[in-house]
This record gives sequence, structure tokens and C-alpha cells, in this order.
Amino acid sequence: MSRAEQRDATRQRIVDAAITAFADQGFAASSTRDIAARAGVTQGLVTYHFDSKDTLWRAAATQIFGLLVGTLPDRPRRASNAERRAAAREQIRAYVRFAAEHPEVFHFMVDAGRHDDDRMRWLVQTCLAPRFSEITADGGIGSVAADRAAAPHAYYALLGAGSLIFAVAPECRELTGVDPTRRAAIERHADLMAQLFVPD
Amino acid sequence: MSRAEQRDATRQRIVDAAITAFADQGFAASSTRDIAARAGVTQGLVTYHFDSKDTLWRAAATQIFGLLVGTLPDRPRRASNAERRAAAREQIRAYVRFAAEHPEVFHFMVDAGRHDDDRMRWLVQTCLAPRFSEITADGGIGSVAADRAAAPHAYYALLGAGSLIFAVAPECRELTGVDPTRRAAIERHADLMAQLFVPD
DNA sequence: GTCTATAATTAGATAGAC
DNA sequence: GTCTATCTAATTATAGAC
Repeated sequence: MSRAEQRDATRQRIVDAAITAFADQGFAASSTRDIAARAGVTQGLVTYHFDSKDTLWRAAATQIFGLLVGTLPDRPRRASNAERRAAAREQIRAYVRFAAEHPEVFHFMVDAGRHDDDRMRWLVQTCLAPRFSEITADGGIGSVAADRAAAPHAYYALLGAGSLIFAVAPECRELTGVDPTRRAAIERHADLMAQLFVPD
Repeated sequence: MSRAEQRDATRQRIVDAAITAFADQGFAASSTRDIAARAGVTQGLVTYHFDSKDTLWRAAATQIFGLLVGTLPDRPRRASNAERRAAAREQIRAYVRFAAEHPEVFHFMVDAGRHDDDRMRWLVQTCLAPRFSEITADGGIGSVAADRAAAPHAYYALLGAGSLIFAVAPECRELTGVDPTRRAAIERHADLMAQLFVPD
């Protein structure tokens, strides 16, 4: 492996470890030492590759949100009403499956979204805004949002309803006895979300 | 003010500050020094009144979840189907209004619910389990949960959909231009949730 | 590119003055 | 009941060896 490849491989291991750590404990409570240990390197190397904890967080967010973008299916253009609804249902199901497999996205959003600071603004402009307009476009979640003013409400309703059960999986197991990480539970949740947001 | 009253007043100020801090930054990232400063006392006094940070967290959780219990309206017994649906809608609206005024509940839940540890189990047994059975009882959210197996999914869908927009209020403002803390936005979200989970 | 060593803060918990 | 002082441990970021 060349030195450039070695560099990229190490950086990738650090970013992967960072995603897990930041999602698990939030930005402030995560330590670069812990992230380094998870990645099998030393703390000094983390600040060598990523100048600061903040820079590392942005790299981690870019990676996990990029994964989301690549997963969601495209919306069909110039389709019939029935086709639009079917496509919206499938997009909702795809999001639920992604939220189940990557609850980190939700944790990044909640962790950064509650403070009016630079990280929040960066996340909105870089990772969220590009998707928001598409998700709330006519024919998508618009079916539940009667008027345009309801679009933000429908957006957060969908994200919250589709993600929370996976984001607090240990609690869900303890409280309800249901393990939301099992495939059957994921599909059940996807069906419920599709039916809830795009009813017959 | 007697010494006992002084004691209770100080304890209350510390608990109030703790609720804000824990909801704002999570358990691990919150410092007892910061909480003490918010309450206008010194750090030593916090560990005097509450033996440990963990004990303080439990006191804070008890307070904020107790507030929730006292806010939700009762469910009518032996009512007609239409009455049951109307009551379920009103209960959903009441929850949304509470989530808007106290997004701390959601943050406590997400912060503690993702780890399989003592705090999570304590929260489930003390604060969540008593409400879960009631919320998922027949006629309540049960209207959206076709069979009993769907009850946990409907429960987390409702909590997530009804809370997230308020939990990430700064992000919502930046992303959508909507300020979810305004009364009109709260009522709009309450209406959407009621219609979504108990459709006509 | 990776590691070791260290500087400057900050953390929770304890002990003792008043 | 409240505050000050202190102990031990852990934090980020930096500097330098290899």
C-alpha cells in the first residue's frame, strides 16, 4: 500500500470511529482520545489528520449525510397521482430503513440542531438544506402537508416518527420488549410510516 | 424563610438549572460547576444536596417527567367510538403543546435511551413504563396501531413526530424560516399530529 | 505518517472553615 | 447550609523524536 493509500485508509478509520463516538455521546462528550483508540491510532494522529475536533466532526457529518443522500431513491418526474403516491411511500420506506441502519444521522441532527452556533449553521447549509427542498416538494411529503406552510411541520414529523425508535433502541427494548433493530421490526415501522404519511 | 424552606428553595433552583443543562448538553457534557453557576451557588453545594451528578440527574428527570404526567388530560372511560377519537386527538394536542414548552423531556429521553446502562433502565421503570401502557391502551393511539404488535411503533412515531421540531428549534428556524416556538406554529403542529394519528 | 511527551484547562468528589 | 480549597483524573492542542 502506498503512503497516500495508507493515509486515506487511516483517515477513513478515524472518521468511522468519529461517527460512532459523536452519535453515541454527542460532540462535547466525545473525546479525541476515545476516537483515536477506537480507530487504533494515537490521539496525536487525530489532530495531525484533522486539525481540530471541530474539523473531524464536519468530516464525520459529511460522510454520514452523504451516505443518506446516496441511499434515497429518486422521485419520478411527470408521473400520475397514483405513481407519485407510490413513489413517496417507497421513499419513506427507504428513509426508515436507512434510519434503522444508521441512527447516527438522527443523533448528529439532534445534537447539533439544538444550539444556535456555527456547527448548526454549517450542518443546515451543507447537509440539510439541499435535501429539505426536495423532500417537501409537491407530491412527496406534500400529500400530508395540505398547504405550503405545513411543509416544515410534515418534514420534522416524518424525520422524528421514522427515526426515534431506532435512535433509542436500548430504551425501546427495555420499555416495550420489541427489538427495533430486527428486520421484521424495521419493515413494520416502514409500513406504518408509509401508511401514516401517505394514507389510502 | 426558615432553614428548611431555604434548603428546599436552593434544591429547587439547582434542579431547575440541572434540567436546562442536562437537556442542553446531555448528561456527560454537563458539569456540576456550570449547573451550580446557573443556580447561583457553588459547586460544593451541589454535591452537598445531591450526593453525585447521577443523583442530581435523577432528581431532574423526576421533576420534568412529573410535569408531563400532570399535564396530559385523562382518557374517558366507557365512551363511544367518536368520543374516544376526540379524546385521543385532544391528548395528542396536549402532548404537542407540552413538548413545545418543555423540549427537555425529549432530550432526556434521547440522551438516556441510547445506552444500555443504569440510567436508561431507571428512566424506563420510573418515568416511562407507567405512561406507556396508558398511551398505547385501546382507543388511544391504538387507532393508528392496527394490531397490538404495532403499538410500540405507533408510540415512538407519535413521540418523535410530536417532539423533534421543538427539540431542534434553532435548526428549524435556520432551515425552514419557521420559528416552532411561536404559538401559531405550535398549534399548527398540534393540528397536524392530531390529524395524522387520528385521521377522519 | 505515526508516536510520545507535555502544557494548560477542566472535570467530579472530598474536607474543612464558618 | 454555604463557600473555599484541594485532590485525582481526563480533556484538547502542541512540539518534537523517529
